[in-house]
Amino acid sequence: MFPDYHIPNLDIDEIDKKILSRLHENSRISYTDLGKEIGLSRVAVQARINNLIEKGVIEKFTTVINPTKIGIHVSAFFNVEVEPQYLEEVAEQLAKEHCVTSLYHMTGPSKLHMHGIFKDNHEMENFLTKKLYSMRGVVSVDCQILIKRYKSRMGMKL
Amino acid sequence: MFPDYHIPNLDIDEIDKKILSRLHENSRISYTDLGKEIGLSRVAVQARINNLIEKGVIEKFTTVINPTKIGIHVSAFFNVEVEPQYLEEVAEQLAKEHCVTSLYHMTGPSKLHMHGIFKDNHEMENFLTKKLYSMRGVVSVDCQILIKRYKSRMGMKL
DNA sequence: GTTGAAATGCTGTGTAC
DNA sequence: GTACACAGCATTTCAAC
Repeated sequence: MFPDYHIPNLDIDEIDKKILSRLHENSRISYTDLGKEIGLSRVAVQARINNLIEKGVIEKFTTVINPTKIGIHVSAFFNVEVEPQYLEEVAEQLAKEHCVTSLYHMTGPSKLHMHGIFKDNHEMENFLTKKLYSMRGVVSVDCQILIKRYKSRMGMKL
Repeated sequence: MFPDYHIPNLDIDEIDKKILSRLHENSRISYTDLGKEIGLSRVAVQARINNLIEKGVIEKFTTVINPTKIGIHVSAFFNVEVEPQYLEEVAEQLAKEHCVTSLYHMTGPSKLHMHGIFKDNHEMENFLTKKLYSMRGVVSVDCQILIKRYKSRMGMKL
């Protein structure tokens, strides 16, 4: 995985990892409490977090929302095969779509791997026929629909 | 997508959606500021957020961490074909693994779709040979390695 | 839903060690 | 890194509307 790739500064120590791990579990914890938990002063915690944000280690504080509870009942993965010269163009167009929640360039025959969320099958079908199939360079699309979620990016170990 | 599926209470109104959208962008925003932004009192914002947590709409406040900056340089998707009677067993074992960040039961020939993160190829190989390949019921595994991340669950529209 | 008020706690900044 | 202090906010919980 190479988002803005560079030789990593491994000036991330065990204390930083504890902070990241805790923020990953609960991003709304206060600096004060976090400091107490890991045995560090509030000011030091603050300084470290600001530093981690500055260095791009922390990208965002966000919220996990249960899709079904907001009316999203269809979720699918797509493998999209694209002619190489159109790959960037297609990727940029797809990244703009709200229904596309993640998009990656992969090894293998289908170069783009995409995750999409939709209210229902009709909305997904619309997306496929009106958007995806008409993009220049798209050669083939295969679609696998999600039946059950066992795990989604919880409990990442640091 | 059917995590703890039920008929959705669509008692989620436009104000709730604004709150969710804002929390999705930044989970560390204060109730006070959020209230100002959407024109609602701090007390009301708080009450709504607590309600959304209670109803399971909000699952978690979390932090997005840049993988390469914490030494994770290999990320891959796996399609795992499993004998039907072992599906649950394999899924439960896999879900426990720290390197598995997401795991879904899908339609299609490979019933499990998994995303994993690893320090390097060696760590991934270890996971495959020592863990995955030796699980009872696993019939085949295909692995696609991530080259570039275009988008990852940012800007979900509500 | 609102506002206001009081107690408590948190943040940001600065100082000194 | 720590500790302390201070001002300004934020949160929690009331009560009253």
